[in-house]
Amino acid sequence: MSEFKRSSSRPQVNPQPVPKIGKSERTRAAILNAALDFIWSHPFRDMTVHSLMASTGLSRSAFYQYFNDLHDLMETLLETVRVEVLAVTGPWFTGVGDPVVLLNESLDGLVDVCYRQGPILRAIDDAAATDKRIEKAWAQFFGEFNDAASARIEADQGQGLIPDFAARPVAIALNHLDAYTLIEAFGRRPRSKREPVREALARIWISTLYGSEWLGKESSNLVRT
Amino acid sequence: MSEFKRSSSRPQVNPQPVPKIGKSERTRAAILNAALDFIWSHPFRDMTVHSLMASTGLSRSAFYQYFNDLHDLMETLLETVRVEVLAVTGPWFTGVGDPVVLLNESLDGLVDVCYRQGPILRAIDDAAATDKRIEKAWAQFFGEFNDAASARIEADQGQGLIPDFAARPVAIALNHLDAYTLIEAFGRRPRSKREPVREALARIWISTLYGSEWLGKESSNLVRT
DNA sequence: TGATATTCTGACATCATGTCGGAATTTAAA
DNA sequence: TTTAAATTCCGACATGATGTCAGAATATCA
Repeated sequence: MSEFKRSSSRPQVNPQPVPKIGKSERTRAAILNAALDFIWSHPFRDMTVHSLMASTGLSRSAFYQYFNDLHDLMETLLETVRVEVLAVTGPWFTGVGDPVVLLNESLDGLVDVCYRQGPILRAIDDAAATDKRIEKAWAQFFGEFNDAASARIEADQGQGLIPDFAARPVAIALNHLDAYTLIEAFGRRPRSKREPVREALARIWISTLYGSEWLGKESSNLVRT
Repeated sequence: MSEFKRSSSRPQVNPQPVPKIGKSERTRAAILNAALDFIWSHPFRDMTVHSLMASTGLSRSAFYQYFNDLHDLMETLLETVRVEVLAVTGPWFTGVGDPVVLLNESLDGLVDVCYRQGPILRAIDDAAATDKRIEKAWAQFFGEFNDAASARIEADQGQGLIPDFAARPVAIALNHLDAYTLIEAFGRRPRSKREPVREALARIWISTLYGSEWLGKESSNLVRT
């Protein structure tokens, strides 16, 4: 029924325009795009199968040929974001070189992705509150990052770069810090400015792990200010 | 229909047992207790007016004499928790004396309250995802803490106790850190152990604000280890 | 063109919500 | 104790969202 405006610049689901592609895949992508459009301009709680399909020209029941329910659809979106976030945070998790520089790189990337995907992340988090399966997927998503961050902290502790403390609870806490600070800042419009958020996160991570004397070490400039 | 077990030790809503009290207030308290019982053993998404009232012996429609809807009820619970959390975090926000000691005190208290009220906090957060009004109340709740923390940080910056940086984004981030770390740790059963969580939070707050050399300064013992 | 497979739809059953008129019960006065 | 007023409670209803299914419409391809 109620058409919602298509918002200008948001990521689209690859429509594979040229090559031979089943109608089925095209319709599925259309529904996913409708979902993205919706999420960009409404809270997840207002999303219904009806409201979604209205903007596609198809009937409500057609939805169920492509997804089991709205949460199934949200899991698909989570998977896209998951890949992107994992890729961009790679430097600190697995890179070699000055860890503070790598950490800054990873945080930069993370802030960027979350700025672009904020409403999606927020919608996923909201959806996790209303569905067991998404809740589980969301928890696994966090789990990956908790494992990776714990491992990195322990490795750096082994090198004497980070003081000795129980790595995992700190890793978990810092990941929650990121996730919810970023969702809050960028999950609804108008989104906050990127820079103050980035600075706050970097300050907290670096002070906690490597010591505040390394703050502001953005590039691999080896001179300590 | 389905009875859910009453879990042993959780806060009860004051039933005002002895003095003359309207039947209305007693029933209202009974419903609130039923809600607490429910939340203690089920996720918020499974709570329905039906499931709630079944455990009270009253009809479903009786519920609406006492609350507009489930979210109205959740707002009542939020208010209780809000008061308790504000009280326990008072030391660092408004106290005088060594700020690191005060901060430790506040975090101790906060961890304690959240350990006891974890499932409620989690339910409120879940409810905020599904209702505009709770979302707003929840945001105001955070707002109070963001204001108080920003003010304290700025005050201590004025004293030269905390390095100069934009206080508010850091305050917001640290508050999200607490909220979601604590909800994650204590919001569902089995709850995590308190100590590792407390230590992780204290480490992060203190490293970020006052510098890691003050870690472990729990009492007003003025000797620095 | 016609046969087959795919995609789509309307109608249905289910379930939770919130409202309403009136029934049942409590309260307090006579 | 009786009775009338007020409070508390309940069944029944209308609404709106969900997910399913049989069959209609459409696309695909020989």
